[in-house]
Amino acid sequence: MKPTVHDIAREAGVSLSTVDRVLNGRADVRPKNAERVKDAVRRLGYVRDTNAANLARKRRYKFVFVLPEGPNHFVDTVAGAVREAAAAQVTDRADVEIVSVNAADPHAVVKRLKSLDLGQLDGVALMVPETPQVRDAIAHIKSAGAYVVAFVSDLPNSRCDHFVGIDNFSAGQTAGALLGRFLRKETGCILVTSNSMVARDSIERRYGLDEVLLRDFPKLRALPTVEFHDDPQRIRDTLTRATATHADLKAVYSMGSGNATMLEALRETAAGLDLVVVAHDLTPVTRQALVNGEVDAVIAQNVGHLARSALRVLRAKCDDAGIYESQEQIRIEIVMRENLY
Amino acid sequence: MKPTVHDIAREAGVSLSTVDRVLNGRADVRPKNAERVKDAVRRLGYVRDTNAANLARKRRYKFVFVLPEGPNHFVDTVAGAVREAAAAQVTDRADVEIVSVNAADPHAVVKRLKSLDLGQLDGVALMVPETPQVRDAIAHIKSAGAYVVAFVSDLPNSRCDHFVGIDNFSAGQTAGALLGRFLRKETGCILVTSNSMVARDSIERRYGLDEVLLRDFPKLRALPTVEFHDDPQRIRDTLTRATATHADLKAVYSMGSGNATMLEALRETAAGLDLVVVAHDLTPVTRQALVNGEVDAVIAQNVGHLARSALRVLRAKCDDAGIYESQEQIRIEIVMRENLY
DNA sequence: TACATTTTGATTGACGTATGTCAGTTTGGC
DNA sequence: GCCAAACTGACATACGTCAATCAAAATGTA
Repeated sequence: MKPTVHDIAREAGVSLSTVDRVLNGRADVRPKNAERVKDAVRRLGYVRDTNAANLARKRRYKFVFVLPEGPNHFVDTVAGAVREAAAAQVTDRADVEIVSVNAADPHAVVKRLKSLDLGQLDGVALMVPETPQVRDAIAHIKSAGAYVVAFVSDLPNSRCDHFVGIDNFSAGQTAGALLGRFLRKETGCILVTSNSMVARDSIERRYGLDEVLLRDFPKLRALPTVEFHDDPQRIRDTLTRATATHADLKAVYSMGSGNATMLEALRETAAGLDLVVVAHDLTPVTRQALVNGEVDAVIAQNVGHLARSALRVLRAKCDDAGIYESQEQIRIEIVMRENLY
Repeated sequence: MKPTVHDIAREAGVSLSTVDRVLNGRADVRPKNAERVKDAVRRLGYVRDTNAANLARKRRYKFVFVLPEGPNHFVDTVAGAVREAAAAQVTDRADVEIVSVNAADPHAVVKRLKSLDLGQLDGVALMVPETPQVRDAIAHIKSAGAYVVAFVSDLPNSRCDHFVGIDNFSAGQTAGALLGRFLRKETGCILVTSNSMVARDSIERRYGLDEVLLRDFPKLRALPTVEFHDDPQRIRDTLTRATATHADLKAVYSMGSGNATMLEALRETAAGLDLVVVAHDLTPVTRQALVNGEVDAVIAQNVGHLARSALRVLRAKCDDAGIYESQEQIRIEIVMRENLY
């Protein structure tokens, strides 16, 4: 039988009230008694029954996910995963709200963050670029007693409680290693595309790519990153030029967001070229491309895992419970047609 | 506010007792009233608070994991993951016991299964080969009211409640696809090793491999599977012979269990050969081999996920709750040095 | 109609914890 | 040694559900 507060009280020779005061960090307990209670807890190996505690407190957790708005396949799949994870949690006393913000506009982001009802907010998961204003807003939320986790994109300079996401440098390395192995013994160059390099994610991936190519696959050369800012024509032109200029073009690495545009351009301009294609993020678009054989491999993160992990971490923080690191480690997944799920 | 049984009683115009009787499927409720209760549940969107319910019935779940005994790196990592997942669950009213059996001896397995105290057992996760005797034992456990999930290895002919693990055919396909892409444009043959082909897992992986190679990579030829039954000399001989006989040997595919032996032999006999090596199962051995560059990729399943998934599924069955398929889907992971975790 | 049977409702006490009240006991300062 | 302040304990109520009891009501049967 697991010990209860009653057992602790008996063991420590104090009353239930005192045990309660110690356990919940309330005032008015003499240090000596507090010590005896803590001792008893340790001796009996007491762990608070969080479920019973939540029941007694009528506690419900309120969490908010702040996601970028606007049409984006990857964000859509993330949002879907969050909704699903949230649905699974309503039985478990947690209410989750998703708010969309124009992530490109720091002012709008901050405005939305400020408008959150901090009074009854337990935690926030933030998927927005880091700016000084955002950093301040996070500090403000935290000072109100809510927990903040960086979600998908890290916010290294803000004092978040946790980061739920992958290491994009390693992701870039993984892409590099895949390309290198897929092009074993071949010499040539790799076209690298991104919708925008302002996102730190893309920059980190690029670094990872370069590092691995330079070190392990010197026969491969990655061209400068082409940013196409949602402009289909731009990527089409670039591809056409690249195939013309670089006779030894062997592969394309699409660093995420804008895969659809990139693939379309690829279909039009490089149909017969037998290029190795590696892309980021598993979305309906890349999924289809994998099935069609247009993409050889996708570097992905499990969006369901992302969402659930963020929720688990926020809860653990609220309950002041420990985190199981190994469970919260988000994997850099390599998805090919054969292990597509 | 979430509705409670009280709300249901009021809405349905019956007493709490009646609601309780309906909710818990007890007898003595007139169909008409049962209907009214169910209607009210539907209208108010009531979902039972499992935690409060478990609290009230002092319920603790008792689960047993049956794992193969004997020295095996993969089973060790699985056992470790189960222990860790179990530790996380003690707070959550579940007790988990791990029992080891000599999986190769059906008689011993059955004997151990029969010795389980079915009276206070809620569920079993079984990682053993399927035999007619095992099938009967499973039926017996199920008839006692406990749930059974096949763990890691499927038991397709036993009427288990669930299978927690990967599709080994797809895993073999994935290996084939990796090998094919790593050996793009090359012609040659692949050495396939397994500790033993009696395990259905290896057979399925082999089928998957062959299918992909035949269809997508006809220039690659997989040699007949070499089984080495824990005999280091055997694999060493085979490798030596293979390198001598097949000048075009390009790759090795180790289908799991016995990676250490295989790698050692590889180190001794094929040091300078620049072979592509793909292995199964992430263990200390393969992990080290990835870091060393001796293995190019490992096909893995996340053992932590396996363990937690099995526990979640068993609980869901006990609570008669739904399963979130997407969460329980075990991924076929591709691990390289760069995305090693 | 009388009686047996089946359903129903009201009530109560758990489960492990939280929280509040209030009277009672220590303690520390002087 | 006194008094206020700091601490403590006993008790009650609650959270949402389960399980049991018993009386009351509805229904079926003869």
